[in-house]
Amino acid sequence: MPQRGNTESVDNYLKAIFTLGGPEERRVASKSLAEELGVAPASVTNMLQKLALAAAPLVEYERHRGVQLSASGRKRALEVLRHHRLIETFLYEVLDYPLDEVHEEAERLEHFISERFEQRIAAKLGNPRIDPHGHSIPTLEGEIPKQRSILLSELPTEGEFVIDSISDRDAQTLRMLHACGIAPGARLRVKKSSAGVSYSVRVGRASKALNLSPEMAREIRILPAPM
Amino acid sequence: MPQRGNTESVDNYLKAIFTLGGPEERRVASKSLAEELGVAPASVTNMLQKLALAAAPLVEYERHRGVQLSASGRKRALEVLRHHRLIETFLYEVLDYPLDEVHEEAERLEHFISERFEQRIAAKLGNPRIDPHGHSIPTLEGEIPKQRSILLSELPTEGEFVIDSISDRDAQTLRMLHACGIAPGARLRVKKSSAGVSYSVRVGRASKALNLSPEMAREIRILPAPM
DNA sequence: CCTGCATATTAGGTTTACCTAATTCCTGCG
DNA sequence: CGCAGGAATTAGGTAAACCTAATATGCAGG
Repeated sequence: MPQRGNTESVDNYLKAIFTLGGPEERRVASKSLAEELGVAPASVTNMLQKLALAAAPLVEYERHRGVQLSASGRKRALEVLRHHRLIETFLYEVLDYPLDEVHEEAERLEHFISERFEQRIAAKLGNPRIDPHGHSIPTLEGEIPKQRSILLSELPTEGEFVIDSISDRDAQTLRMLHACGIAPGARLRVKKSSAGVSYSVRVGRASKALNLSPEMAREIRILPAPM
Repeated sequence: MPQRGNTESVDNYLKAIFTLGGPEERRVASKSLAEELGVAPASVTNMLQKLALAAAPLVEYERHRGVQLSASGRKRALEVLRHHRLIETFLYEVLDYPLDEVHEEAERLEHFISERFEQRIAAKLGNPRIDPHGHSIPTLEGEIPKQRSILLSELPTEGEFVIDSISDRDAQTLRMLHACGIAPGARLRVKKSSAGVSYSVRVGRASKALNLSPEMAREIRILPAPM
């Protein structure tokens, strides 16, 4: 029974719409929401109708044309995202969790902590802006800096980069990346390999390059290396 | 969606049966459960039937004769109680919560933390045995020392005592007691006052005695003062 | 011993968030 | 332009955990 009258389920829909909509906040299709949330498409339609018809609608929804967050929906999505990322940071920094376990715990707890809890862990951590995966933490006011980084998988040119962030979705992947030294802040020298589908990357001042599959490359965001 | 297949609701029933059954684990009536949980008696009957008829029953239940926890029900109740008290301790010690706010937050979070979270906060706190209200924290194995303390309201003789614990039920009461210096470990000199219904207590080496209502006295557990 | 009352249980209904199956909508291709 | 196929929606159903109202139980006192 999450705070603010939203159920856990509603919060998850809002978060999914926010992340799938991307920075441009484009409309999101039912089908992709269904996949993201692991529910049947019919369940999505139902929920969206409910959210759109509420007294203070959290989404804008038109049949057959997808959904978008309303201002208040967006606000709530960012609150939940803030919770998520603060909790991840807290688990990592204060409770010494391994990095690949923070996501699952945060995914559960984000719905149930109070304002006070949020405020206290933020204070304890010195109001961090970035979580341990390299993701920006929305402010209390619901602001989040625009993404500047690009997916490694959408690399326009070969060259030298710095890792901005890594996805926290999959613990397995996270362990692999960790084992390769791939973490936010690490320097990368990237070439497209043979068939042009996978990547040859040299991490930091490592002597040998390693090969990254396109799937892996989709989990990594990079920025041009400074200087 | 709490761990171990139990729902939040089930955990709350188990906890309530445990606390209402007292140390002797006597059978608990539906009505008192209904009051404790704030639900209708009919809801209690339903739930108890469900719990008793499960493949691995969490309670022993006979129509019209109340319930008792089964071995596994008791085990789960103690796990939840351990969560609750560890979380309270953690909020108080690590996150600097005011004492009167820890209960409410713990009441929610106790259902959602993982084994790992439990283990990490316990380690961080040095595996405490006692929470900030003076209550014993069940061990990982599901053991809890037998209560030796008595309710101040059931005081057999006047005299000198040490406060064992105070109830965490009501934040308001907790603030009052705190303001009077009534906290676990404090020394008390107790007399029954005038009509024999309320209590005159002198806290520590305070010069003036204060008057405690019978309601207040029911929130305080005491032990004979050493020496 | 039997009745009255509190307690407990049954019956039937609600809400939330799912599901499957059936139907409708839209769009892009031939 | 018309229709095939995928996407979306509707229809109808389930499981939890509640509720209220109606009924049954059992015990305590007259």
